[in-house]
Amino acid sequence: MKLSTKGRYAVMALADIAKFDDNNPVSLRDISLRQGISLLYLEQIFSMLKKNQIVESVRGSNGGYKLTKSPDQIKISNIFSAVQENIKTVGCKKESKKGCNGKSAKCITHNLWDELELHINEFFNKKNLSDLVKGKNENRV
Amino acid sequence: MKLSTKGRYAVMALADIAKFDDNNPVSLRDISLRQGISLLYLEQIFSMLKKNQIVESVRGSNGGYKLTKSPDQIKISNIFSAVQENIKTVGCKKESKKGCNGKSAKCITHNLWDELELHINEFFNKKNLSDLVKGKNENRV
DNA sequence: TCTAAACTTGACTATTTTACTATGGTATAT
DNA sequence: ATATACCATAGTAAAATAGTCAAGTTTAGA
Ligand code: FES
Ligand code: FES
Repeated sequence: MKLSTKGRYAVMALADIAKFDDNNPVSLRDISLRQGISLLYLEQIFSMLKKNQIVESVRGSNGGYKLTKSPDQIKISNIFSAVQENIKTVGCKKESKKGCNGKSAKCITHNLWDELELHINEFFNKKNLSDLVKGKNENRV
Repeated sequence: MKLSTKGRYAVMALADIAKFDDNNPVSLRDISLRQGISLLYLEQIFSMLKKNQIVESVRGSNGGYKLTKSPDQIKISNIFSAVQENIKTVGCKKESKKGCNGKSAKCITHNLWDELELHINEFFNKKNLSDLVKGKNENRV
């Protein structure tokens, strides 16, 4: 069970904007250099973030991206759902009545994984971007 | 971010033993049939569970596996560490001083992912096998 | 004693997912 | 003009997952 780079980079990049934004758009090139993330990969991620109104873009020279809301209004769960970093703990289709083994009932562990998913989502709902920027101390990049 | 079958099956199989065990060993064949898990895959998983003293084996005809402890003493975290279903949320090496981007300091999101890992482990430490078996009602397999 | 059930081990492989890269654009400040 | 930066789609190498295969050993019971 691991977090993929897509979600990790998305949060990292947005935290970077939140930190360096002085109301000017921040270019992906700068984020790429500061955070050490591939520029082309960032473009892909930001296309999703834009589609989901997490950021807005400014095209052309001196352009870049800005947050659409203040950092404390952007929850990790919003970011993750935008880039489709979704957590899946159950083995079955949620909507289906069938279990993960193809049988007609949900398996013996189904409820446990469901609770786990809830537990994790709780964390993502409670954390937002400003939680990351507040703690900007010397020990971080 | 998803839970892999290895961990899911391990818990499912052990819950099966906890449920059907009347002090006789339970064969992998039976578990395979009841839970719809590949027998060969189960063998692989149980080899790890045995090495870590979660189960003990009885060889030969009418053999199978038994839990080494009572279900309420077997935590999900014990099972997961046995089958190496480990959760990894950070992008960097925990022990290293370097960040996930190869830079000399931990990245801006590092603490967040670390907290997440703690939060998830808390869940696995608090749940045990008996939590699964207690709730054996008609709606489950 | 024979045999079938069941555990044991290690190597091997197909599939899927992840983590990008490549290409070829369009828009705009200077 | 032109450099900078966003935009979009397709492709691909590497890693992880989810198994399978082969060749055993052990032991209960007929
Ligand atoms: S996880 Fe939902 S039925 Fe097994
Ligand atoms: S996750 Fe640890 S440094 Fe980025």
